[in-house]
Amino acid sequence: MAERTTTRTIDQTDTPVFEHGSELVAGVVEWYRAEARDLPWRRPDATPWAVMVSEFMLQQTPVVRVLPVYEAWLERWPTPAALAAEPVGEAVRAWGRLGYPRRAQRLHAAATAVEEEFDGVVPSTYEDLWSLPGVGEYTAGAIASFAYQKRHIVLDTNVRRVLSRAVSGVEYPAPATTPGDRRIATALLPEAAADAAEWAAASMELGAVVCTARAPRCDDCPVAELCTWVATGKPPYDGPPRRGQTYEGTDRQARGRLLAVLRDTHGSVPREELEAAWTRDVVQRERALASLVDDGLVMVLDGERYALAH
DNA sequence: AAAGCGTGGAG
DNA sequence: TCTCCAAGCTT
Repeated sequence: MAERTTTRTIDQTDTPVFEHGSELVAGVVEWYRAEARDLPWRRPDATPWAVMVSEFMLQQTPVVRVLPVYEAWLERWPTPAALAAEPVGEAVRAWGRLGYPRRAQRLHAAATAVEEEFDGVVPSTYEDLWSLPGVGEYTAGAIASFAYQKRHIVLDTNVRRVLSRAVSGVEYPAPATTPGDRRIATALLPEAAADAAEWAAASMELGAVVCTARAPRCDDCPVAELCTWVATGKPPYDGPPRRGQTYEGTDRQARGRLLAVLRDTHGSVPREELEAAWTRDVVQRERALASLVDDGLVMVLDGERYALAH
């Protein structure tokens, strides 16, 4: 019985995605064991809930800004149940200036779901995790991997950039995860779950501190000799222009200003106080305020006063 | 599936 | 100064 041919699917070939795959993984992991930053969510005493909190906070926000908020958060809400027991507005307030306050709202909703659907225990499977509000492909893999040592590809912007350069020889990855990213990550994934989990952390760390977007420190890279991008002379990015996010004068900025007023005040705020927070465009202010209410971040108490939702 | 969603620091 | 971008998710 030719088992080899019967188990092979039509798009598989004998050509590996990357000749130096195992060396790449080994080199990055070895470097990680020596150089990893000591981050609180990586310590042995970090609970799955702590890992989950860190992952929510780290979605689009740098480590240094997350650290103090993370510590205060876990001190106040050491379990999902503790957070679920409080109004969403308290989560939004404690979120402070991390940005994208819907993440606080979704973390609260996720805590509630953990409490109600998973007996208060942060689920350990990829599928259950992905079912939680605010948990997508990346975060599900990250929590499964870091909190439970499961074997999953973990594709964040760091890992995608590392793979883009090392494997594909391209300076920047696509704006979002592609099937090609998944194929490469899957091919590189170590067989043993514990090894896969360590590789996930290590490849993220390399992207975060060495293989950075702006000024990669290739001289300090443990796998520069294996890197396709380096080997081909670091060709500059040659794709479609990547849209930069504007911020000044946007609805997002207006929402931010309005929410900051509510965050910094306990209880409710009179409408005039919100109006004073954004005077440059009345139409925009009203649209922003309405969207905050619509999103469930803000509550209208009577037509005159506003508060963080609960 | 492209666009919306905060904020602050680094180069 | 100004541009880029940082452990994405949702609709």
